[in-house]
Amino acid sequence: MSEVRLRFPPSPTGYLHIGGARTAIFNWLFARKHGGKLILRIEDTDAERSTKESIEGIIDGLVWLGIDWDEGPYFQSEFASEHVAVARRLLEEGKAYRCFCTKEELDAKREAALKAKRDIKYDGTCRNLSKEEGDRLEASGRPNVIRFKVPERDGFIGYDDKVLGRIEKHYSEIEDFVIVRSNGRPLYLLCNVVDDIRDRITHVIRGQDHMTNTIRQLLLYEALDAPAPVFAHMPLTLDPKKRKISKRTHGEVVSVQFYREKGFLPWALVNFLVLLGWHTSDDREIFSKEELIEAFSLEGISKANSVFNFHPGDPKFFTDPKALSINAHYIRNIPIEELAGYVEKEFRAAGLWDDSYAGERRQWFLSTLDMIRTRFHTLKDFVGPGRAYFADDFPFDEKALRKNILKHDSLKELLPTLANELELLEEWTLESTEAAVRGFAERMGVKAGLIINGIRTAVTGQLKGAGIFDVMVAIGQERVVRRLKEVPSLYEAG
RNA sequence: GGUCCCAUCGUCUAGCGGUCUAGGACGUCGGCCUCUCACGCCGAAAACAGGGGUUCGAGUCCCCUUGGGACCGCCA
Repeated sequence: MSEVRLRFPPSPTGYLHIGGARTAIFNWLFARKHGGKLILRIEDTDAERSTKESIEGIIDGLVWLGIDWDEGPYFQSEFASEHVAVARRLLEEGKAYRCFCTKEELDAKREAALKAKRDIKYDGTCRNLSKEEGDRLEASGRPNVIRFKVPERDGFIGYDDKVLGRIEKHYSEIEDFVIVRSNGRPLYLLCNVVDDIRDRITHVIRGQDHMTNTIRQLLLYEALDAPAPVFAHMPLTLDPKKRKISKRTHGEVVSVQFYREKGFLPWALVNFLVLLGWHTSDDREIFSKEELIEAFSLEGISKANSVFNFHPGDPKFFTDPKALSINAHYIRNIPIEELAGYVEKEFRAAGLWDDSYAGERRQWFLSTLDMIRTRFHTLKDFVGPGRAYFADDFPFDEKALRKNILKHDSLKELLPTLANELELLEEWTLESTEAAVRGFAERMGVKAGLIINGIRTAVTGQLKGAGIFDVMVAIGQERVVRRLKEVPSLYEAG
């Protein structure tokens, strides 16, 4: 049994978007599952639209996601001469022919066909041009493209799609497609097949938008006397209005980078993306890398397109709620040391990092992260709602300020008074702080909740958070006292 | 318009002829917990597009209709 070999062939015309990432993930999983190889091949044949930034962006995105490859990146443009040679061979063998029809003629015919409600198919005008006639036209300087000569056969050509099942098409319905431009540059259809043959690709996993290409490429494999790979066409990812997702119409919310910037854990994104159009027959939805590779199979890919359920402008869910929920799941469940690594990057970027978090205050740092992570959804929350644990200049949530502090005039004096008492505490523990706070509330004749919520907001700026005594211990006596003493200034500002 | 693909809760999906009064997850709503929120736990509302067949029996097989999508480039 020969080696399993797959490829991910992005065209570098933009950033890596979630559709492309999903394709990469599926190919990667299949390769890993079967001990095969994944080849990264940049399809930059269309030089005008390919950019260096895009290539870097794609590679950067794959690396971030943790999708590793075994060969490449290869660049399709480097094999241009091979593509040309193959086209020439096809021409010489009579499997392709020169077509001198002009673009204008073809456009006119296409329009006419559309009007007459006929299939928009090349009519084969140049198919039977004699060699002499062709040479004469070429010598006269008429530009020409090269078209593949679809065999004149009855019946169907087809293949067994690993997702869709048997797919067939009648030979007579396939047009003589162009394989080389008039400027001599071969087109995708040909290059792709030539490269796949050279790279010994055994399995092609790609989007269903390539289905019509597959039939034509099958013809190419046959003409080149090469075995065709196994094909599996994945369902497409649609937007909530059921339109195909594209960089152009959907912008950043469909780019992989966007999720990095929004505080996603790379594996959480992978886990979410793989669930879009694939499943196991048990109810599992959370997979470690090893579990996912083990569980993955082509049979689990659905036939139907799936909707990426994001709603632009939604204040609560900036992307698919399920993606957010999976990210939150990982944030509160991965080993705390691993999480600390991600948070460190965020802190460094936000200017919140302190070297002691890796040194003498490591334990405090880890336990504090562990305490606050259960109510966080993205890495950004650690520098946002979690800021008060790591910096003195933290913002106050407006609603929290109103509800927990400003609404109660009494707190203006109560909290500073409490601060004076707390300052004298010789021990700063869960027990001592709780006793002090509850004792104080009792003596003052107010409900403990009033004081507790006031402390929460004064000390963290937040409406919600962990148990207040855990919070107080985490933030520390000195800072808690100071923040409580500053409460009166909050009334002035408001 | 032509060709092709698809069709279960709002979304992702389980279901491969009887165990389906259709299961799970996310989201939504209610409850428990409680100093708040979250986590966790418990519970609720929520779907087989429609019509014909086949069969003792259909969400599951076939056909039609409807709906959605892709492709129809000298882009990839």
